[in-house]
Amino acid sequence: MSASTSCRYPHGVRCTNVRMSPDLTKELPVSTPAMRMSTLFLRTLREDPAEAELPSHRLLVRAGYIRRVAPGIYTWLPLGLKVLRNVERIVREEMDAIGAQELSFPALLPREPFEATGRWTEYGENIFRLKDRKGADYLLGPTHEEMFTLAVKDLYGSYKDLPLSIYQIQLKYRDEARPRAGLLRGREFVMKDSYSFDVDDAGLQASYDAHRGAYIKMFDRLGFDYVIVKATSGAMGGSASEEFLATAENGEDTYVRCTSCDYAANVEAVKVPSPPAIPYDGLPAAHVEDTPGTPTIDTLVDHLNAAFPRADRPWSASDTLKNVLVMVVHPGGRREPLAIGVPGDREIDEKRLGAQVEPAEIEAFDEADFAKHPALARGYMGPGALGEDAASGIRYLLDPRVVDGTDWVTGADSPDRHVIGLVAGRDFTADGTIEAAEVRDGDECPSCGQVLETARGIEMGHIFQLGRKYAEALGLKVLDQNGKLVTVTMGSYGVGVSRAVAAVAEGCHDEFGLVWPRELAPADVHVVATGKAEEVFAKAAELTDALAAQGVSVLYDDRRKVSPGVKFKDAELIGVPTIVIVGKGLEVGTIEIKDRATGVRREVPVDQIVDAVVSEVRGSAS
RNA sequence: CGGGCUGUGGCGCAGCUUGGUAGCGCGCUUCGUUUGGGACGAAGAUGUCGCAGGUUCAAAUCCUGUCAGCCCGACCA
Repeated sequence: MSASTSCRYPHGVRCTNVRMSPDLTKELPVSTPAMRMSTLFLRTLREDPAEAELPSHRLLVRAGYIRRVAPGIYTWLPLGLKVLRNVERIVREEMDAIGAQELSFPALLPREPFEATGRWTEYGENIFRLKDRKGADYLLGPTHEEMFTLAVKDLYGSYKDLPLSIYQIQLKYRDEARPRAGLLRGREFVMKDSYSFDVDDAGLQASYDAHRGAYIKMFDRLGFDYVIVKATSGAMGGSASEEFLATAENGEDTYVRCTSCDYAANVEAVKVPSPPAIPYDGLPAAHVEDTPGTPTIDTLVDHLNAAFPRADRPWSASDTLKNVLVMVVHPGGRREPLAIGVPGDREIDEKRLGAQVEPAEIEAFDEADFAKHPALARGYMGPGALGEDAASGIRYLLDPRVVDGTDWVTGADSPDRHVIGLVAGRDFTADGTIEAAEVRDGDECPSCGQVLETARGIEMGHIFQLGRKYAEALGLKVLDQNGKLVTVTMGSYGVGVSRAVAAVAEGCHDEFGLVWPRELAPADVHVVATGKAEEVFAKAAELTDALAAQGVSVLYDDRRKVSPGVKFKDAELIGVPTIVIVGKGLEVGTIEIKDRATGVRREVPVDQIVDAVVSEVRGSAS
């Protein structure tokens, strides 16, 4: 092999790539040819595409970054690809910085490893499955736990090999029931996933902490507002779980944060604090009353206030205990009824409930199910009939607020009758507690007791301690210091890379278009040549070249016969952070620099323009 | 999978109620004028009206079926 190789760039420019020392490489500015609007594969749209609802989706399509190919499947056009690559670069740099090593698994995977972990069936409809010509089953990887685990098993066998963190940035495929919101929930998407491998829990914690640190740096650089919240680990199982959410009104995830301390959690992970038990000496005995036509909480409260008015205050929904039945469907298909008691002023939050019963799923308790349980008086169910030891034999779990000594109005287990003053602990007990009631603004913070507020976000990253689930399923063991086989413990860390492009766009835009953070922008500078004077284009081209020579990436609008208005609109839509306008200022020897985000513009003498732009680009790059 | 809505040129839409040989804006092509905020004029090109049946002398339009897409919900890194 010779010491130099040559390649051809698409423009036909011949370049010689001489091997050089790393130090030498560093000294040379990296010069990228400017993108010219006259030839760039781009078409901006004046009108919003009908398919897009969210600002990020609308703008990415309008500005010519992406095109939809099928539901949840998008083409990256040149500008979009630049941004995607920038996100990848940031992620890669921060992963490399903690010593994680990049590799790349296939997207097309055989069935067997997923069979071993049970996910071929557990993942269900969300897997894209296909067969090869011989009829063998394959899938397009929705995540790669199995592949990472097997790769380590394949190569490593000793505690001396650990710890290890490996990652990939790769396409994932999920056959979502309903793809939506453009890049935010696609069926094909780019994800960075990494896994840490350690011999013991202390090692896992250290790997987790390293990733957490890397994620903080990464998300700081990505340039959107985010919060780190406590989370549940979803279908993967595991503990010590945190999510990085981009704060966004349109986000799909609801989280809470404390208005006083730093507590923040996904609603699914909120632990409702139990108030202290109340002594029930001296509380009046419970009594059953006729409450005709009161199958709902509203009708019950109205009836109570009419028929049994309280002396101190009116009855309210929070005085009642609402009992709700659901059907828990276990992975094997076994159906188990479950009764949940919550204060009557709260609904069951199905996401929270779902997180509690994972990996089982929740189905509605239907007519046929009621028919099988004659002990249940629909609309008038009470603790009397519920519980594993009671008439129905149905497991009964209570909201943590229903502590011993609290008293309730609740169903008396016969039609049109309720019991008043039923005291928890004295008159009834349950089989345990469950976090299933909705979380609301103003709820008590589990950490400091102050007030919680809810907000919405987009899940951008998730880190959690996966533990030994996959290592056990796939037999990943190493020899420890004593020559004994121990099962490796794993951490799992994901970042939605393509989703980040949309999330940033969702957070960084105005009425005119996108406003990219500098590190993600498809170019450092957007040079706009206005007018038709030959000298304007000559000067703009010269400036473009000079900037490129300085390592500044330039998008140069060199289109002739396109009016200045169109060029300005396009520049604002595309959202490169610095816009340089070469035009009528030339007559007095100036060129204009405009900041896309603030709209602030200033005239700079022609002979200082390169330095001014370079310092603009470098200066605000922090 | 439930609920709602929509399929008409590259994009955004009108036309459908009351059947009569398909239209507007943007974009595209050519020529000319214009060039600091999505210019103007003239001349053009581009359509199996989602698909399949049916009714009718005649269907974008009415009927039946079907497919696809979008939105809300369910579900979900």
